[in-house]
Amino acid sequence: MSQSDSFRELLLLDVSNEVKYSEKQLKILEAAIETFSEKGYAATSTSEIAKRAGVAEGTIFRHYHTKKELLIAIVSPLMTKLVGPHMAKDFAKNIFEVEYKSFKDFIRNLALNRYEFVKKHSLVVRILLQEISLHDELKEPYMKLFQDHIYEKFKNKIIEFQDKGEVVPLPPDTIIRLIITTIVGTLVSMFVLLPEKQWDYELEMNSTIQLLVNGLIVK
Amino acid sequence: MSQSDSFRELLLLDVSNEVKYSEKQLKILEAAIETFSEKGYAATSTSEIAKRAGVAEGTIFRHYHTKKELLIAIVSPLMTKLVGPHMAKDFAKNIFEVEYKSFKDFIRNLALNRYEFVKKHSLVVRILLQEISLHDELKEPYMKLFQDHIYEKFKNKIIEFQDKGEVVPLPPDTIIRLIITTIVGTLVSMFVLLPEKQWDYELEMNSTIQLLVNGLIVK
Amino acid sequence: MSQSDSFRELLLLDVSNEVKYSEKQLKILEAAIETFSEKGYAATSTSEIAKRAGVAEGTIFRHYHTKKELLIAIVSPLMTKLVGPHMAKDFAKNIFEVEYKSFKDFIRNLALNRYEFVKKHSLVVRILLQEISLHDELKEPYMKLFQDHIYEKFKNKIIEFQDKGEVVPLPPDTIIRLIITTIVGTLVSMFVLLPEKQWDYELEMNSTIQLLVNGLIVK
Amino acid sequence: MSQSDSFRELLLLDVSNEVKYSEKQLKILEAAIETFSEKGYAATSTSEIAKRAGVAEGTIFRHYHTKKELLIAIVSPLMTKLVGPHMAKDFAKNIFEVEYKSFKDFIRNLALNRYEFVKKHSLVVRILLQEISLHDELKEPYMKLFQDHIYEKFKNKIIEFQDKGEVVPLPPDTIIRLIITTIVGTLVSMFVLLPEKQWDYELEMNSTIQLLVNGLIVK
DNA sequence: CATGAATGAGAGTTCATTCAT
DNA sequence: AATGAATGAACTCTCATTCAT
Repeated sequence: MSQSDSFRELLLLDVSNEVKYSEKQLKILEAAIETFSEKGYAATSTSEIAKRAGVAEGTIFRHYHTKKELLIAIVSPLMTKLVGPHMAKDFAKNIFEVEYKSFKDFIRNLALNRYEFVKKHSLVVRILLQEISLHDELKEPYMKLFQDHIYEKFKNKIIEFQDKGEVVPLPPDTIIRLIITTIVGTLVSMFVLLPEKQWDYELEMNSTIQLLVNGLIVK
Repeated sequence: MSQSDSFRELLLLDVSNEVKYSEKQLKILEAAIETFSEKGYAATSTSEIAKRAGVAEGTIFRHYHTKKELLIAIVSPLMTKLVGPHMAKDFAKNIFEVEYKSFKDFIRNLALNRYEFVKKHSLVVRILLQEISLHDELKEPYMKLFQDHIYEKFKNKIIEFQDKGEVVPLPPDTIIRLIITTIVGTLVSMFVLLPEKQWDYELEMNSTIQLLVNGLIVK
Repeated sequence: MSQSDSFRELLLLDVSNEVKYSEKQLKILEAAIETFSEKGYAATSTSEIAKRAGVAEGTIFRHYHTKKELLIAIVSPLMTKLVGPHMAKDFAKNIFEVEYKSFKDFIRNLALNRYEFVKKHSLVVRILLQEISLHDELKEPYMKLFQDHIYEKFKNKIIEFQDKGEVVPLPPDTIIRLIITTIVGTLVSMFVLLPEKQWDYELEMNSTIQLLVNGLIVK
Repeated sequence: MSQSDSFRELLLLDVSNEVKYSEKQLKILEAAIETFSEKGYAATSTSEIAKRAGVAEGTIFRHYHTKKELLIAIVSPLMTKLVGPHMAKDFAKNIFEVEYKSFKDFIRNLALNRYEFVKKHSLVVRILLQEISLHDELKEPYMKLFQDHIYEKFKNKIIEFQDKGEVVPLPPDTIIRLIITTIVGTLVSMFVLLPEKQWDYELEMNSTIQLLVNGLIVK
């Protein structure tokens, strides 16, 4: 599946078919994703996006009043995928509201779920990573979303495993940070920093899971 | 020690006193570091740097012919610190050409060495991370430097520990990637992504080391 | 009577019911009058007019091929009111083809007639004043209309009063200019420049008439 | 004296030689005055001004951050001429703080002073008249300046003449309005609306003065 | 008739870079 | 060496106008 297809899918899921995107609008979004991800938001000109999308420059601004609005339109669907209010496939529900046989099961599910996600949306993820710390308009909603919908559930899961004596008695915050750091670091390495390298995805994911499990369970 | 002081130190070490930096030049570099790290390279204007540095716009271009040269001047000293040809404090020599009692010792040294480094140069590290994937002029020398001076030594160390039966028999490349991913992920979280958070640095570093050691040694 | 109503009346008189204006067309004209008069012709965008009128942008151009045509459509009815070929209420006939008992009567009629007119159509008058010196398409017909239909009659009236020894023996052109200047200046002050001021219209008009009469009659 | 010379003089008087204008800056101001006065502020493009001034478009924005700032820079010196705090030639002092033998003397001085002024600065006056009601940034300071520095003195003069039984007992505000309306109307007719007409300036000014004097004195 | 998406020329403005002083 | 005025290309964004629906 191409990146373009993946973004179209992202949009469709996002809005539960409530919003219609015209073909031109999709062309603009796709062109913007490609260019932002190659050169960065600030170094990309709207005229280049227009050229790539095969539309007039004015057309971009008919749909997205400013260049920044275009950036937000690209990056926002990621958020909905994480915590879509009425979405069957939403991440928070699928990962944290499930019973696991073991900590290993939990880590494996989490890691593989994120693996699929980043693999599918690597260009948009790349843009998000590049720009999130430069634009408060992006940073704040993501922080809030993490705090409100993910952090608490994540923490409870960790405490649950600690109570069962399965996981080491480090502060849950630290454990969460280690898990995220390790998984995200792996995915970013493979799909964002060195996407052209011939990775053995299965090996890398399994090793990462193994590191986390062996590193965090009580032996 | 302030970030500015740290950069001055970085420069002095870098050049082994071979190049003289005028006070204006340092002002420019400091202003550029602050602004690049806040807003990103592309979104920073040379006029803003000039204003912050308290110099005329033309002065910047007397020292650095282009804006990109200024970026490179900021980021390059990091490289020399990694593998300075005649430098006592060079990272490669200090970390990889040393005998360790145990894998844990090795990881601890590596992690703490990088901790000190990133803590001291967090602004420049931030700039490097933001820009490296957008500019081939930055990416290539870093890749080459890693390949030529660090990778081989790192790999040998890992194989050494594997031969002793201390480390799990995963491919050395994967182990290297896991170590780097985990340590860099931790440091980036603390100093680049969420620098304003009240981190317990000691706790985070020790936990990270513990994760890597428990996760990678043969039990 | 609102300004919008006044424009509708202006149109109806104008065309002697020969042209039909659709409701949309009237909405467009009203919106254009308001916006042109607030922000000036050049600073008003057709999209803003469309929004105010509650019609699509394209609809404006179906009725008025260009933005300038819209301006002319707004301002032209004023002209017909001045010298409508078959119009009972036309200004030229009503004011200059009438016998007056005295110069004072003449000035009073002239001033009050213009007072009613400007009061009723102040927005359109404002637009005309703003734009007339910037667009030759507006300036020329007005100059010609004044020359052809008003100037000669006005001059004859003045000479008539001078011959009777009632009015000072200044050149008729100068007297015409003084009368127009004074009346128009007064009306513009009250309705165009400072419309929000609480004017005592009767006082101002009477004083203006008094100034002109005392200033121009032979004592 | 050309309009350009007149504006240069305006600037020099304005600032009491405290501010230096570069040759390019003057070229820009002159080009802007010509173009604004011909086509109006909104219909004038900065690129056209640059072309006329023989400078690069960027140069305009080095001196005046926005197009509106350029408009204000053109129109502001007029204000200083009216009420320059330390200026020998300031209008308010010269006209209203002087003893007059008669009302006629006062009106003559006032009219001729304004005549010289508008004649010299007709282009800038034209711009001011065109734009003042469209931009609050212009309107407010002028209203305030009139209120604070001119209105009170003007009113006292009128009351003085009324107390002497020389001037008709209309409300002073109305008399002020009639005087301004008549003089400004005359000057605007001659220099702004129909500058190309072959006016007999002396005749027109004398007639205007005569109208005001005969119209307002007690016989 | 009415619509509003699409256009592309041109608007105001910013910018990295040059160069006379 | 340092300055900062000047440049003109490129930028984001707006606009009057067109046209398929």
